[in-house]
Amino acid sequence: MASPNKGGLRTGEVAEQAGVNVQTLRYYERRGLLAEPSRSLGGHRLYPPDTVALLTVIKAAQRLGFTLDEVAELLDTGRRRHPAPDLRQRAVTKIAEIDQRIADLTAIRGALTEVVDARCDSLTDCTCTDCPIPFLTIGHPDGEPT
Amino acid sequence: MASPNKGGLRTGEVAEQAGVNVQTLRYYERRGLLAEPSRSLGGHRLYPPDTVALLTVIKAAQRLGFTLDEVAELLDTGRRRHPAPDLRQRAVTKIAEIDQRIADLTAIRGALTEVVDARCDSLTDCTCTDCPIPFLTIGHPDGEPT
DNA sequence: TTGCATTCGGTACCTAGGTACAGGCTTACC
DNA sequence: GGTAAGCCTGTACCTAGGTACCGAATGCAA
Repeated sequence: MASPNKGGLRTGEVAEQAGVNVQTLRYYERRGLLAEPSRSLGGHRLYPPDTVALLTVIKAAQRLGFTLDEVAELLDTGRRRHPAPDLRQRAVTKIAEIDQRIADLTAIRGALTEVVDARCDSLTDCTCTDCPIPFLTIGHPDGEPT
Repeated sequence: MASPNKGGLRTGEVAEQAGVNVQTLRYYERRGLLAEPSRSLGGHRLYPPDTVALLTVIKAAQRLGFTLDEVAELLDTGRRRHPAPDLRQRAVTKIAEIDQRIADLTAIRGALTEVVDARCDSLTDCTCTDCPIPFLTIGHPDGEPT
């Protein structure tokens, strides 16, 4: 047999196949995303082969905008075999969060466009007529500009 | 008058009027956004009165999506009285960055919608037909939200 | 002059998601 | 059995934009 594979994959093998850093595996273990794997007699980690697939899932969830804490929770409720319309519900919530972020970015984009259109030439001493910079109150801060 | 105001504003006064933390003033000084102010005989900072306006400008630029490093540069080139169509150019560049982020978020949103529409019920063992989760390859290493 | 509020400098800590050592042990191959 | 590669734990560091805490010194009004 070319691959010994007795008892599981070593950290380097998992890391390479999943396309992540070796350190990341231990980090995920600390964060509770990966269960503690079994060990060789000398203490080296031996991962079950489906760990690579699990890492792929984790990366996919991250790309969907879930934080590692959220991914850990999703994996956990999945493992517990809850009735769990959980993933769907969380996806819906996440979509709302993304919509909000897009709205924020769109507002910022609008303000930047004003700056460009007005031909602003300085943050502090802009000479353009009707300079929009003093009226930038996009986000939370209190309402009225001076 | 209640405020002596001889020589400038104290850190607490500037912080309160600008709506920022006192520590933030020292942080901005370290970062080069605020010039080192003069000092009292005992070493307390005494800011020129326009510091409050400058902080307002900094906060506005941040709301436009500029990092503190970028704001520092913009202020610096402004101070040097360069010909500087600089602000406009940077605003145009920033708009392109924002458009890219919106595009990323839109792609993520689409993928999440697929997950919802397919009625996925688990990250690892989804039972829905034609589950989209295994095909999530939105953006390889990039595509960060937040 | 007393007494309290404020500020000083320096340092450590926070979130999020990792990455990079250092020094020592284990495993694999020949 | 020798040797090189890989792995172990623990700790520190990275980005960005701040915030918090400390003991000591200063500012200001009564």
